[in-house]
Parts: sequence; C-alpha cells; structure tokens
Amino acid sequence: MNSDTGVNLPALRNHNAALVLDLLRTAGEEGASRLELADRTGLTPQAVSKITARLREEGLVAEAGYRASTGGKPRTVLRLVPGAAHAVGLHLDRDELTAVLVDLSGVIVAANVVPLDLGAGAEVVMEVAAGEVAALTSRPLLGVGVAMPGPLDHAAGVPHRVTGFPEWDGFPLRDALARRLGLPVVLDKDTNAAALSIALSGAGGDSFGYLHLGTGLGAGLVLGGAVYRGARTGAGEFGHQTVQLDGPACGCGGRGCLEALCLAAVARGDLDEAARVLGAGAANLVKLLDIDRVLLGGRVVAGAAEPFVRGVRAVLAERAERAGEAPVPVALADGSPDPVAEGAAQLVLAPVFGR
Amino acid sequence: MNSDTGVNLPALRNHNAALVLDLLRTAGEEGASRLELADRTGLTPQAVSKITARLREEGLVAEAGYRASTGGKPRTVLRLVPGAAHAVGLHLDRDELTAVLVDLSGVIVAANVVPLDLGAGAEVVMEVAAGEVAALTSRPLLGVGVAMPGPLDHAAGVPHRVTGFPEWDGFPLRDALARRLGLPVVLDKDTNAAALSIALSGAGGDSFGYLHLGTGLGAGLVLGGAVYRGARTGAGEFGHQTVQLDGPACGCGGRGCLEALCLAAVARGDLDEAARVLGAGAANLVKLLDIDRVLLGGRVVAGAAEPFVRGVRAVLAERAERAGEAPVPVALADGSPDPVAEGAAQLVLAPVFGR
DNA sequence: CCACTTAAGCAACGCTGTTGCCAAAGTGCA
DNA sequence: TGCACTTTGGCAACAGCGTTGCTTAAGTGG
Repeated sequence: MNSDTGVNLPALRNHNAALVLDLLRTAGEEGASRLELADRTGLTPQAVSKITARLREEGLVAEAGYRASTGGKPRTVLRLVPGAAHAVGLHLDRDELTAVLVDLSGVIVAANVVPLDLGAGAEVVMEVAAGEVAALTSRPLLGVGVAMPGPLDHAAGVPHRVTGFPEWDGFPLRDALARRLGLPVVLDKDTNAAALSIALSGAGGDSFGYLHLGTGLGAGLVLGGAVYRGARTGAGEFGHQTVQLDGPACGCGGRGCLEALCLAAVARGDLDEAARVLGAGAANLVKLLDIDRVLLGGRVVAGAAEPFVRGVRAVLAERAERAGEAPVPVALADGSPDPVAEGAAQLVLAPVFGR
Repeated sequence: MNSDTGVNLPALRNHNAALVLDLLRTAGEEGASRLELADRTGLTPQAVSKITARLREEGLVAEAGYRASTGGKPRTVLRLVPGAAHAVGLHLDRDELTAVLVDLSGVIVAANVVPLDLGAGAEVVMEVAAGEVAALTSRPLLGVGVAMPGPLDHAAGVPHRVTGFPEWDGFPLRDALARRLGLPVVLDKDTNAAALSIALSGAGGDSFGYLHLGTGLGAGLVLGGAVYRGARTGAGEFGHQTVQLDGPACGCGGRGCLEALCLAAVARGDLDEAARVLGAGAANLVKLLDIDRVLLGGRVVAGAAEPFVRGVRAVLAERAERAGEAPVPVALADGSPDPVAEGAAQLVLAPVFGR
C-alpha cells in the first residue's frame, strides 16, 4: 500500500482483497483455507470469510474440496479461478516478437513467436503486435504488457534511445498501443519483466538479482519482494559498472566495463574467464544490496549454463568464506521458456495482487 | 504500510495519523493547513479535521496562527509540537561516544561527546551509554537509538564481527541495553543512521547513496524514501566492490577493492586520485540503482571536501554526458554536526511518522 | 452594507473489520 | 451406537473509520 497517500475504506478493502488473492496465487493448486488466510494476513477469520465471499461472488475464487480433519470440521479449500481473467505479454526483441496469453494464475495458455525487425519503426511493430494479440485470443483481456530492451521510462511508457534503434526515442509506445488495442498497456524493460516473472514464481526469494547475458549484459533487481526500477526506470545497469579501472575501452565510451570484459572472454571462447568476471560483478551486487540469491539467464548463459553457474558460484563462495558468511546461492533462471514474455503479461496481472 | 499483512481499522487509523504527522514534520516551522494536508494525503478535508483533532488532543499537534486569506476565511496553520516527545541517539564509534537528545521535530536539544574504547567490552560500553542517556535528560523518552560500525543485524539488534572488535560478536546489545534502561532500543549501522538523518532532512531526495569515507569506506542507501538495509542489514557494503580485477590485495582478502585503492591514494596524499577512484564506485552505484543524488561524508571527506566533491562530480558528469543524460548531483552531507548520532535518535522517532 | 468566497465543524451515513453466538461437521471414547 | 468434544464458518450486532450534506465562522470586495 502506497505509504505516501492516505488510506480510506475502499483502499483498505482493495488492499485486503488483493492480499488474499496474492496468497491464493502463491498457494497454487494446493489452495488455502479461510483460517490459513487469516493466519497469514493477521485478519480475523470472519473478515477473511467476508473478503472471500466477495471474491467468490466476482468469480475470482472458488471452493475446491476439503482438507483432512484435525479433530473437528475439516477446512474448506479455496482456490483462485485461473480462467477468471487473462492478460497478454509481448516480448519485443531485436529480431523477434514473442507473444503469450496467460491466465490469472500466471500459467501460459497460448504462445506464439514471429520474426520482427525492431528497427522497422513504431508503426510496423505496432501492427505486428496488434495482430499477435488478436491471434492469441478473442476473450476479453485485462490488458497487454510489453517488454523490450531499455533504456525506457516505465512510468511514462516511453522508450528512450533503445540501444541501436534511435527511431524509438521518445515514441509514446504505451499510449499509442493502448489506443490502438482499446486496452490498458504497461511497458517495461525486458530484464525487469523477467525479474518479475521469477519473483512471482518464488524462485528468487524475497530479493535477488537476475543477470541477463545476451546481446548485452543487464540486470533485473527484486528488492523486498518488488521489482526495483529506480527513479527513472534506469536501475539494473549492471553491465557498465567499472571492474577494471583504466581497462579496455567499451562501446559505451567507458573503460573496464564488466560487459566488455565478459563478452570479450565469451567471444574468444574462454567461458571460465567470462564467468569469473561476471562473478566479480555479481559479488559487487551481492555486497551492495545484501540480496538472497543470484539468478543467471539470457542467450549466452542458456548456451553454456554449467560453466557460468559454476564460475559465478565459485567467486561468491570464495568471498563468503573469507567473510565467514553463508554463500549466496547462484542458479539458472530456467522456470519459463521465455521469462520476459511471461513477465510482461504479469505486469498487467500484478496490480490485481497488490504488486 | 506493510504490504504483507492485512489492514484493519486501527491500522488504517495509525497509518493516516502517522502520514499527517510526517507531513507536518516536513513542513517544519511553516506548518500546514487542514486543506493542504487533505490535498497531500488524498483524504477529504473532514477526515483531516478528525485526524488532526485527535492529534491535538494527544498534544502532538497545535494550531499556530493563520495564513493570509485568499478571499475567504483564512486557513488555520497546524504545527507539530516539538516538545511532545524526545528520543536519544547514541553514536558508538571506535574511540568516542556521541549522545544527542532530539525533540519530536528532529532538532538537537542537547548533545555530549565522551571518549570511549569500543574494544573495552560490552559491559563497560553499556555503563558509559547508560550514564550519557541519564545525563542528557530526566524527561520521559520515546526510546534510544544506537548506531555503530557494522556488520550487525538491525532486526535482531545484535552486532556481528564488528571490524576489529571480535568480542562484540553476537552480544545481544539491543535487548541488554533496553533492559538496563527500561526503554525501547533500536540498533543500526552508522551509515544507515546517517542516511536516515539525511533522508529526513530532505537533502537527498527520494533515493540517494551516502558514501562515508572514514576508517573504512561504507555506504548508506535510501531507495524510494526509505533506508534500504537488505535481507540481513548487510546492504551498503560499498568499499569492498571490485574495481580493479586482480588488483592489489585488500585487508578483506580480496583484490582491487575500492576501499583499498581509495585509502591508499589518500595515504600517499593523492586526493585527486582518491576522488577519481571513489567516483568510479559512485558511478557504478548510480548506474545500478538509478538514484537521484550522491552525498559524501566521513572524517576523510570532511578534512578535504572540495577535491572529493569535485573529483566524484567530474567522473559522474563525464559518464552522464556520454550517455546523453543529466548528471546525478554530488554534494557534501553537511546538514548535521554528527548525522550518525542524529540519525540514531531518528531511528526511534521514525515509527511515529510511519517510516 | 451585503453578496460572495473559503475554511472548518456537526450530524447522519455507509462500509470496514471485530465480537459474540450458533449451526455444521468432523473425531474419539464409552 | 451415542455422546462429549473439537474445529470450521456463517449470522447478527457493533464500534469506528472516512465520506457526504449541511451549517456556521470569518474573511474579501464592490
């Protein structure tokens, strides 16, 4: 709940309803009983009964069987109704567009991938995007989430200086696409969308960094359970941190950038060195933000997962041992075929669950 | 408002009351009218009237004159009553203890500095601390905030492995001192306390990094208006980021740490190089977290402010220019004689204002 | 002097979660 | 089989929150 604004009764009601929905989403197939929800929320069982009654009336929640009795009346299991709402996620990458349709529980119901030239201009891209949305479903949608390479402004829904495609600079993509589709549209960086999808899957814990090694090297940050975007959606510029003062020049104009060193090692086939360099950056991130976990993804990592996970893990383990702490776990982000497209759809679902 | 828990009517009431108090704190001497508060909170004027009536009954808020009329009845100015509550902040440094008494508005009412050997053991330090608290005031206190060098656990109130003083490891300082004083005690890292005091002063904007260059090099982070501590109060480990792969060895066992390079430059009198190295670390921080501002403090910076501010500013300006962005402002954190002690006291006041 | 504007309180209200009570639906022992 | 007990969950009454509608207070300006 926004701590900068006053809270009145409708806001309170929405907050508690969203909280209950989020708990039911997390519970998944297993569901949760009214008393379990009361325990988790700190509300009284009667309040939970009233809230879930409203949610059942709206069709978002349904009763689904009973728990085993523990000596008295068995608990009634409540579950989210996955089909109650749907959202579309679009992943605009440099050379292809991935579109997914997800239900309320976040499960991918339908998906499609088509070639796309991100440099072909906004009109062409919007045409393709609108076609893909229409092709996925004729059902009413909650909205459409769009994820693309940064930099961009999440709050305003406008890309800036997308690397290599100056024609996107300042184009009001969110509003233009929303008008065209007649639906709410949310825009975010690809790495943030991926981080959101990992956060909702629970694989990252309460706070983690998702390091994406593909064409470039970026990061999505989840701090305290929420995607951290910074003041201007600029957070997560991980690749252009200096790890070698006065080191080799980088395309960004700087020297000794992590991305340049890491990708140079990849280019010459020295994956161990690439992983070691990446591990140094990950260690900087872990120290600065005290996160619970580091997750790796992106095309380069997907192509050679083992050396990267092992190499980054080794660097973090060595530093943790010297400090006498437990090492921060390192894992592959492999929960979804396209975490970016999935996360894009979840940008739309997130407000329903108070996120 | 905690987004992980349900909200009932008393919680809602507390939230709105704290929000109004926070706005009045920010308004300071100038105060705010009921309608201005209504605008800022999004609540109706009548709701604000009820909330402020309760706060006036409790003695936390008082009417204080009128605004000029704008064509009708003039607005009544409301102000925080500074003397309504007090808190003590203790800054435990390696060789001295600073104690301050602050009122509800955050103003330092009394202060004292005494020598202290942090290595003399918990009993001796607690004895001195209790004496200083008693010497500052006989008034009832809201509580005592304690700030000391890390690492430590803010949530549990326990120091771990305070650099150079292994005898503190695991001593339950917060609870022991609370029992001895009969008052609530809050424990935090010195850099976090300083960051809190800067955040409340408004000098840092919504998100900033406070870089403290003293015996070591640490940082306090404020993200989205709140001090960011990370999962285990470990956030802000800024000095041991790698900025020189395979560089010179650091006391921490790593190589090419920012702290080692920066302090080595200071030791040989090359402040420009120290500032340049610090600037590289600051640039990494700014890129990763997209913060609004960088603030510098600590003994070393206080002794030679100009070269550090200039040097760090130059690095950030150069990088911003290459990226075509506005540079992130760099300034000296000079709002308080001891931001750490002041922030320690504000650790106690913060919950009153919903922070 | 009077019409108008703006601020702020009073009273009634709708809606929130809470409390007290009761019915439903199990378990376990005699 | 019967009965005491435990546990779940709904019904009804309730206290307390911010909101709405209206009135009163206290200014400005022609």
